[in-house]
Amino acid sequence: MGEKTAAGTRQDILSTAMALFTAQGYDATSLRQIADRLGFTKAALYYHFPAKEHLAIELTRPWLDAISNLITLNQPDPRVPQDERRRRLIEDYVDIVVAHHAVLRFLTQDAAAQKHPDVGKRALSLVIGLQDALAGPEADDADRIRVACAIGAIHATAIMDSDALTTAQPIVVSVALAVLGVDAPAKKAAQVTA
Amino acid sequence: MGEKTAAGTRQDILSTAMALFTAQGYDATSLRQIADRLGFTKAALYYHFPAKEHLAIELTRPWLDAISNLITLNQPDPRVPQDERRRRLIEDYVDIVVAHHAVLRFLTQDAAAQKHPDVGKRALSLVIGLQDALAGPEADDADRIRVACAIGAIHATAIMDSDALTTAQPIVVSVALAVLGVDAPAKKAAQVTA
DNA sequence: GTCTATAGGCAGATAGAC
DNA sequence: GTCTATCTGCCTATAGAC
Repeated sequence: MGEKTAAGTRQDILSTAMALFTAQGYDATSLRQIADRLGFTKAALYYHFPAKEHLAIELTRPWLDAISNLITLNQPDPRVPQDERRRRLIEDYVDIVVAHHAVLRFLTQDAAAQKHPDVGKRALSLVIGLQDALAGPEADDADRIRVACAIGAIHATAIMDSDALTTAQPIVVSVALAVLGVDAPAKKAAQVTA
Repeated sequence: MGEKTAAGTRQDILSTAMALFTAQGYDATSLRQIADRLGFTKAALYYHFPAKEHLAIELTRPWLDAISNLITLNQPDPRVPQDERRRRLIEDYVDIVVAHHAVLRFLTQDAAAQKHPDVGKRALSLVIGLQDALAGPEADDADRIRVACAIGAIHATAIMDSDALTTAQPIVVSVALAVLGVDAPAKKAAQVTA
């Protein structure tokens, strides 16, 4: 355990980078700014990360992996009813969005990150995969539009204050399910129609 | 009418800039790229616009003015019922979003533009104003979260293909109204519950 | 692991010729 | 209205000392 510095600064760099990326955007944030805030020079950053883009890749990977996981675990399956699968997808996806809302904020508002193959392009294909999983195999155009609206509603949580999220989470779930026309389990029905 | 070049190139510059800004982001787009695509040099751009940021300002102004207008025209008013006011706000806002969806796409995905006082900051305060107008004076936290979800659902249309928009528009309106709990006028009720 | 120094490039913006 | 030429500044990234 003599390596407390090594792993420590690496994490410091990542969280400082995240703070600046979300506040100013990826392009607008220079390595000098990150280094300055940490108290050393930008050259030192290159000891920990081979290039600037690796910061974005590392920062977004956990979130992207979580979505990827969610989709593979909830493929259409004749043994589970559609609505149950959809409800799981929505509930778990809102969990993921709340847990990683800083990442989502950074990703959705940053055109530079969206262009990167390992970041934005992957995020795009994953969200499309999620939409397909939610829409199911026999959806028509209108269904797919409603799915897009539901995901849009969920993504709106990303720009909320962090401390409003615990209040918002169950409401967002109920809204998304209502948009998709998935019946809430009996005891929660009151929330939707209230 | 000997000035066909003057007004013409100005518009050419704006539409080229919009295309590149939405595709790559504001920061990532250089004046050289814009000039190259138009067949002249970046110095020539400075004859038409005093600085790069004026491109973003000009491009977003019509959309921002439209929202500003919408809000002032639909302030809470004892003479009109809440739900009617809300329905007008939603219907007209979706109209605006569809009409200016390229601008919305550019704005929501570009951190650099969001930082600019005359662009992103103004957009933010306008959207907050729209949320307040939609929530009404006696809304609680849950109401405000639902409003945020409704707006998120509407903004999701910005990333759709342009040719899907005419199909999407009425569906998006009905989704947003349903999220807010505004009853659709009788003949449209079927769409929401379908 | 962090430093200084620097290479090499491209950005936004200006001056002045045509 | 568009050009060439140039200024100034900051960026990413690398090399090599400590």
